[in-house]
Amino acid sequence: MSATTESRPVVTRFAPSPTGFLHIGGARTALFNWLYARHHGGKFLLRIEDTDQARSTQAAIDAILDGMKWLGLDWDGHEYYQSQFAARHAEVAQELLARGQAYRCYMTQEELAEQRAKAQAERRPFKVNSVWRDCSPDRPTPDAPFVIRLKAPSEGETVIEDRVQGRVTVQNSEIDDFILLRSDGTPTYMLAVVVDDHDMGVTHVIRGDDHLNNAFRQLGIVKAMSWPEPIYAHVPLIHGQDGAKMSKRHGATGVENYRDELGMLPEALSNYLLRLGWGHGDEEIISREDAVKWFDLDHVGRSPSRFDLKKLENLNGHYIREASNDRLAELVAPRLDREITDEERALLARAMDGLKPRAKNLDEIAEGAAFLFRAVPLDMDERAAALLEGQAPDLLALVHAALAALPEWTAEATEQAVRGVSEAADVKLGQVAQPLRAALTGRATSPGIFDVLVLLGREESLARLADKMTNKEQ
RNA sequence: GGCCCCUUCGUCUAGCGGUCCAGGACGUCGCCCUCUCACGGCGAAAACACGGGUUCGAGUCCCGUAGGGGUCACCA
Repeated sequence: MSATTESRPVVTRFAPSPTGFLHIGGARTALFNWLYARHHGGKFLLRIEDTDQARSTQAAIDAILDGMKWLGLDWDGHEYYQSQFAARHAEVAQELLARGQAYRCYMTQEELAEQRAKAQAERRPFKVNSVWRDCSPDRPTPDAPFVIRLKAPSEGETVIEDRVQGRVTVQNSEIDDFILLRSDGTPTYMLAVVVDDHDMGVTHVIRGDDHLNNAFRQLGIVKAMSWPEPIYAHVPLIHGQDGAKMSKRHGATGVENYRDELGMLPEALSNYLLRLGWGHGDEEIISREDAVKWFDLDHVGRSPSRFDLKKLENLNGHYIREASNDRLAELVAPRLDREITDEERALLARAMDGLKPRAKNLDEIAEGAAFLFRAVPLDMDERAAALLEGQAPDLLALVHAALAALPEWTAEATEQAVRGVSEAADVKLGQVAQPLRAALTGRATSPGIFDVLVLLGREESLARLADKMTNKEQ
């Protein structure tokens, strides 16, 4: 444990490579980093690892920034772009060379392939063995391309006191002389992260545990440069339902999928991600404020957890019920099958109290709200059509008459009228209410029917009713 | 395959040697509420991977086995 790092103010970072959208797993490590920094009153930095120019795209960068903003993960200062520090990375490689901690390696691809094949033939793990590592300084250097490799210690062991994984020890003989600077002079990821983390003053490296093995290599650079060691925390990855690392075949893997296709609220995804692999007693619904107050690395579990859409949906339903009607109307409007006017949007907001408790995502709200924006004659789904068979049209005629005679159009008044009809006809309320629901909404389920009546208004309600009832005049 | 890590209800987890015949949540199944579907309320079934130790005592500590995962590039 490095005392020097421990005593510095906390600086964490999220360092995604912009080769795609913001991955759900990335979002969680970003959240953990953000939470840790905020909890300790430190800084949370964002660094785009775009050194792989061929695979990095501006669209991906935008998607990542967008996703983080959506989740409310604000970073301190401007975002850093790793590609801009290439010169500095090369400089450090030179410094390592000067310190005798690295060496120029002129091995060719062929020689490398040869070693690799030999290792495979002898059924032993491959580890590069360069003649250039310990050659005398006066050995003639070929006029050929070379890479700079770290002169990794070959004896002893390296220990990392990981804040999540605990003490992890690896024999130095397992760590090879990996490349720092490629033959074209560009830095490898291994060099770049270490240099950037150091230069940015990062104290805590919180990332996916797929990087745990890399940490030992990276620590080699840190030590060779005599820099303070960062505190590592490798959090387990998120797995799919089958227990394997979350990937495309598991369906939605980008946070934008959850926002756009699945209609999730950011606070729901955030709450879910937080509880995935971390817990605080029996708390399930955790506000951002409490999350900042309670988050710690000690309670991050060490085993990978499986993604459970059902639980996310449940959480989403909870947050939908808590969200304001205006906000929901705003979010649902674009999901309707046609554009709506401002007036209709106000109607949508008014209907929200009845819609909210019936939905687990924004599309379900849109589906439930669809009846508000349809016109006579309404299309009936199968179950609604069934409700309009038999005596239903006759009962609806009675309902129509009772409602038309009403002096005021309120939920209480309409309820009284409809109950009156059911009593007069000596049938249960449901016998009347269900056909009424079908006639009014075209569906067999909807918000409370008297609320629907009020939402639609007298004129529209009566018109929809008239369309489905027995016409006594004929 | 080498190395590293992991293992409590189907899933996410609480548990940091005795208060655990293991608690909460999602999901599932009942019941209640009820104009439908939800919401809400009440209740049920459901787990310490296995085997050895250590200890007066182990879900909690150690070792092994099995299973799972991660990683082994001039990608990040």
